[in-house]
Amino acid sequence: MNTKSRYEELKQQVHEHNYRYHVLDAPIISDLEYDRLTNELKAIEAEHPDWVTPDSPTQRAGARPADRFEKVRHPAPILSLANAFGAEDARAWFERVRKLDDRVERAKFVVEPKIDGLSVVLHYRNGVFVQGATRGDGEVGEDITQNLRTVRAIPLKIPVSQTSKVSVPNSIVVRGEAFIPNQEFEELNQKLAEAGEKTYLNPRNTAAGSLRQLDPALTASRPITLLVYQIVYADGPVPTSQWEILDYLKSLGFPVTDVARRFDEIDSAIAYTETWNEGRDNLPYEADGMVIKIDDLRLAADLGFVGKDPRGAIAFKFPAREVTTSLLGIDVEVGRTGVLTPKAVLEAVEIGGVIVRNATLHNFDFIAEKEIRIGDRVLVKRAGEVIPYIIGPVTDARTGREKVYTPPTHCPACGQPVEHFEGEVAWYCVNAACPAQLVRNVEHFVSRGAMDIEGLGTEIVGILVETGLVKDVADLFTLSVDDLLTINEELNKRRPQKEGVETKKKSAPKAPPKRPEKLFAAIQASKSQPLPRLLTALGIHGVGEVMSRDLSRTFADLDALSKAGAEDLQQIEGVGPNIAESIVDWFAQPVNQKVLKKLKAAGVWPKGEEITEKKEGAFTGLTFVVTGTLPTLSREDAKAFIEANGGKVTDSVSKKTSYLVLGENPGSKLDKAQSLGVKVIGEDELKKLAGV
DNA sequence: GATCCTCGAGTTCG
DNA sequence: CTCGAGGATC
Repeated sequence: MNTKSRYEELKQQVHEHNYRYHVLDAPIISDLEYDRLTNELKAIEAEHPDWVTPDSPTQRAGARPADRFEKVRHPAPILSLANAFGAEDARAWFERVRKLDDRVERAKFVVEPKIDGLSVVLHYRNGVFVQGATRGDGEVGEDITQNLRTVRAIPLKIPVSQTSKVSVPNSIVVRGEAFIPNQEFEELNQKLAEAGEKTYLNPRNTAAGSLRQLDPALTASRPITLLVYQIVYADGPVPTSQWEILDYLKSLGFPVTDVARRFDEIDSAIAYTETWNEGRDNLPYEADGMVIKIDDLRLAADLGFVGKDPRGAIAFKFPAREVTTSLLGIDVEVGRTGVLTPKAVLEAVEIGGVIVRNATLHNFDFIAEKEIRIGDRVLVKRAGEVIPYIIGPVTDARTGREKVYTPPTHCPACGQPVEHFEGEVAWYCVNAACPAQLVRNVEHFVSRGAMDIEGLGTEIVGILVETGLVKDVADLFTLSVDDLLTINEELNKRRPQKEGVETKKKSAPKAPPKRPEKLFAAIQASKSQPLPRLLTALGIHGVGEVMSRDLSRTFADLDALSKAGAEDLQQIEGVGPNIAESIVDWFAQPVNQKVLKKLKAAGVWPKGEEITEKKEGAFTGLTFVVTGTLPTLSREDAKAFIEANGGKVTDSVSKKTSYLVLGENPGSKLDKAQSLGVKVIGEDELKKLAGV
């Protein structure tokens, strides 16, 4: 065989293996063999540079950095779609188009995922990839051919397989979505973090940014892939139904989604989109919705446009989980330990069905590290679908008017200078009399995990502190019903009755008169809370729920604990020099000694638990983590159930975790368990394991 | 001395 | 849920 025909053969082989690996995800040769083939190819090309054509697999990377991107006019407008939010909207769309054309009545629908990536337009002439462009404004995009060449999933030559009998138009232009799959994104960020480099915000921005790099070498290093779904232009015959188009594109060797389905009626199509709304985490990429298209493309075209949106398809949007909004300002909150926590004040925005106005910024270093400035557009996500947090600023949206944030030098509540301890991130207000800290302290004292006094929220506690009725947590127990009556008066003062409100249904509702009695009873009842709860409630730095329980096993009451030295304390597992010192310090403070005295006088002085033998059971020696909402057990019940069977419950997944008990709407714990190979079970399996 | 694990603390909205 | 930090472990 002569070199030239060997060269052509090699080119074809490398293309095919590439396609099998990146598009079909089903390689038939090892990476090593693949490398051998490409090396042989490169060797021939080195000897015969004149043979090299742009469709050679070696030409994916290696192009020179560009100065700028040329503008490209698309052969036909690259359209956007009207949105539907929910099934109602989608059905309304169907009704509208059905009235316009009764053929819609019998129409079929194709449902495809709407991937959150970058829309690209790929040009092929005589089967060779000659140009790739961004969508731009839909009319004119940017030429990013060199960057797209580095994307392995894009065939440089079609049809990819020589055995394919499909006819290819001389000129064909297809549209697809370029993106980075979630897992690859995580891995990329992990690698960047390990190398000490800045990590990316999300897959979408990373894919878009990487494809708009002037240096193709950088694009090549990013795990970008794509899925193709539309023929924008062809100078030969192509299918006229969307379903067949997907099939046709696949036969040419393009990567095509395997999530698409065709339905005979709109209701099934909508039902299918909804299953993906719930199961969107199972998609390997970020999707912001599903697209419902009328399968018959001629009918779709006949329906025309509303403004710029074609009537023949609609984007069924999932509720956003990640949005950008403006950072209006940064407030500073004082915690019960005196820690100052910055809080982002955001322009109100809807994320996953709720309006978010605030988000924590964790600490001041976080703001500096992420280079967050006031006035920035910021990317906000709801962690575990609940708590919003800021991922980072969208630096591309900067106008130059953003202000760099300077952390406060004085406590926003009491005005005392703030302090910072060596080796710690947090800044503290160290004023023992800081009113903000007292309020937080009392709130913590009465909270569910501590003394569990119902009816005492932020507002009521604030009133008690401000009116001077409560100067420390022990004062709660000497409050009389009359004292508590003043709360109602204060509340009425603060909430003057609204004027102009219609009052025909009921007379203006007053604060329920029962409140003082109820509160009084709740406070009295809490006096008999066991020692671990009281200990937790005191809020000693480093002593929480778990530590309190462990301490209560050794020390009979607060007297015993207050007499313990640092040495004694360190005998307890989990107590080291720092926590021991923190406990000794707390008991040494005159303010706290006074509180203890008052508590004792009020009869709040529980004795430690009897030292109970650790229960033996089916779960002895096993560690469990619970995530999400379980079908019947509450989080507390599940914990009690596991402990009753001799098992241990912790909050974070690690290698030592025996089982992750999975409920509805799990968070990142599931990902972690999977990556560590921790066994995942449901509530029913948990019960089965216990032998119930 | 480095790494892993666990605990504590603060957190949003309805 | 996320992050920081103390403690345990190798």
